[in-house]
Amino acid sequence: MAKRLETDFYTRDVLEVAPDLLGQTLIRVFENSRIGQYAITEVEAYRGEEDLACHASKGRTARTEVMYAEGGHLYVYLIYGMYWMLNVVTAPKDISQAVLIRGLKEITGPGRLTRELKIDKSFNGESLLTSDRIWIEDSGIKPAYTTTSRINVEYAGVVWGAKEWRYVVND
DNA sequence: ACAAAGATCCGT
DNA sequence: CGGATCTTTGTA
Repeated sequence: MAKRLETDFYTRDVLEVAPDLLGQTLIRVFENSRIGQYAITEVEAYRGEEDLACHASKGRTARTEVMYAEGGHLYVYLIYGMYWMLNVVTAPKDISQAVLIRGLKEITGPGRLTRELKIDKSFNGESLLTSDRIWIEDSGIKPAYTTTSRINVEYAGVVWGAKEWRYVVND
């Protein structure tokens, strides 16, 4: 039986957590039924204040504060006025890192999956360790994957834009 | 108080 | 390739 991933999994460096999230099972419960139970297939790592592609590169603000929380919390924000982005906060408290969940089995696209799973601003700051409506279970599966540079982060410049911190499960 | 940009998606 | 759409952030 699958077990919910716990604190020790999330409090590691984002570059370790991101690839380890591939193949794990994201569970979403809405009105007492599981409207989502999907394997994670695509993620991106955002690594702290030094990473110019990470929102936390601006330091602590009202928006980025949750990324400084202990690993295992959620960072959810609206982009382009329309799409909610689902991120898993990683690392110990006061280190601002997060993993953007970009794709699930059967639901590709970070904006599409939050629409399908009815995830919005109310999930910002929620804990994957204690929530009764969203969490991640250890599937025991370690799929083969490929790394590429992150999507749509040209604004971060050549150095940070070139980091191969996007992880995609192979076909 | 205002302007600008943005970790996207969809249709042309 | 451009429009939709609105929050966050910086600047005045």
